[in-house]
Amino acid sequence: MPEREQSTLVDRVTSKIFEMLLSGEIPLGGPVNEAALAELLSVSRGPVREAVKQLQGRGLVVKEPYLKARAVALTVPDMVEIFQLREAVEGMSVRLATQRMSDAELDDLLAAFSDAKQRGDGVALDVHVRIAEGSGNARVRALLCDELYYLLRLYRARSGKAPGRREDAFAEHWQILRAMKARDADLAESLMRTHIGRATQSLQALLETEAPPLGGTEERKTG
Amino acid sequence: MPEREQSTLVDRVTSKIFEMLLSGEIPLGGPVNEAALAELLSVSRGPVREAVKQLQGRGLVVKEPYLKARAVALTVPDMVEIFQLREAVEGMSVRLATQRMSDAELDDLLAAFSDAKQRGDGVALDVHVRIAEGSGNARVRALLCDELYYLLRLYRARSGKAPGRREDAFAEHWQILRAMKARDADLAESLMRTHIGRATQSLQALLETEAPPLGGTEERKTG
DNA sequence: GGTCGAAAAAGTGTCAACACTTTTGCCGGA
DNA sequence: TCCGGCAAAAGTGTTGACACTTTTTCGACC
Repeated sequence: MPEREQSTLVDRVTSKIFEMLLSGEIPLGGPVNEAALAELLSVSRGPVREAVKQLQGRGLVVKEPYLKARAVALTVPDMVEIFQLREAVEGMSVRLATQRMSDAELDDLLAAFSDAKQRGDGVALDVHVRIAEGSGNARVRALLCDELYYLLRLYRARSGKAPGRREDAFAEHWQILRAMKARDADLAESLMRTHIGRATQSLQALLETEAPPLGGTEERKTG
Repeated sequence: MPEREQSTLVDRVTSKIFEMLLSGEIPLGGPVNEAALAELLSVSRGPVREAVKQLQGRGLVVKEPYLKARAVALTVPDMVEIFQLREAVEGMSVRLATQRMSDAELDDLLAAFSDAKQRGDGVALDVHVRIAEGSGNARVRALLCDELYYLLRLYRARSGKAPGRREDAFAEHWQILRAMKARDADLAESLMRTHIGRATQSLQALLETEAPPLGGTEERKTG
């Protein structure tokens, strides 16, 4: 459960609350009660407050002064916004990575991808992470891997594995990697944007068919 | 000094610390001492802690557990990273705005821009804000206007007005607005990216000539 | 004189209590 | 019966004190 030994209580509390969001223990759009969480986790309200503030910074919790904090609703329009942002930033990420990764790093990435392809492993997201790390731009990496990533995980955990277009994704990733290997930054960026744009479109299609958002079961006490 | 009556103490403290960063009272790369700030501002350490955490979320302060927090160094390479991110996100911003803003809104924006041009007013940044608001994407707007904006302000305040290419900026903004009016999203995005890419290039040029970063004067007590 | 180690100092992390704000529910009046 | 206002309850905001970690300093030993 603890991803690795986290030194400070705040980090542990943050992880725990995030898990509660993933599992649905705190319903999407539901209230996030500091006191109840503090008692549940056997800690004071201070660390809970900071953890909530941190989650607020990541966009997982919304709140205004003196009003109850609420978990993000994560409606389909929300996800469309996030995917539009990802389209732009992942495009820049792969552009920079294409220019800055060494041949050795690229070969390594291609090999790892081939292996994963063999095993049928779901490391699709890892490709995006590796590219972001290869971009050499710490802010781009942090945005994609530390902020939007959490929202994606939450959405996928609660929406029932979302698109499920595994086959397409593999092919598209492969094309992107080939463009990187060919040092064609424009092509790589274009392919990446198309890749993510496809997911955006299937979301928007979902938006028109499925009116009811995926949301939590109901207004429920957090404790 | 208070932008507007802020209800909660944490917000006021956050603003105050940000001003201290802008003015240089807290040197870039210098230590951010919770206790000293608390005494200086006549508040408890709790609000200061949360304010620092918030600034940390905005990338203005870096810190790891039990170690002194430090103001961001804001080296030229840092700014290059930020501009690369901005290039991608502002591009998406103007693309979405071109698709979603109404004719009336666009005319309004064009008129406001013309007026500002007459007065020779430095509302250049406001164009970016208006476009981000017109994008209809709350996350894009928040990233550009609430997060990167603070870093830009800080950099401009401490680096001596940065590029100073006022003439070029006006012309480039005008071109962008014309593309928007023509509903040419591809052109608008392309122009915006070139516009920001120019600033990035002048930063990178600076990087090669000016080795010493702009940094703070020296390690100094915050109180 | 230099270096390793322990104690003190500085600074961050956590806690429990108190103050303020918002919401909820009740009561009286129209 | 419905509306407005008042009081209790719930929940957030703030505080000062205590615990833990890191850094610095001082002294003993080599």
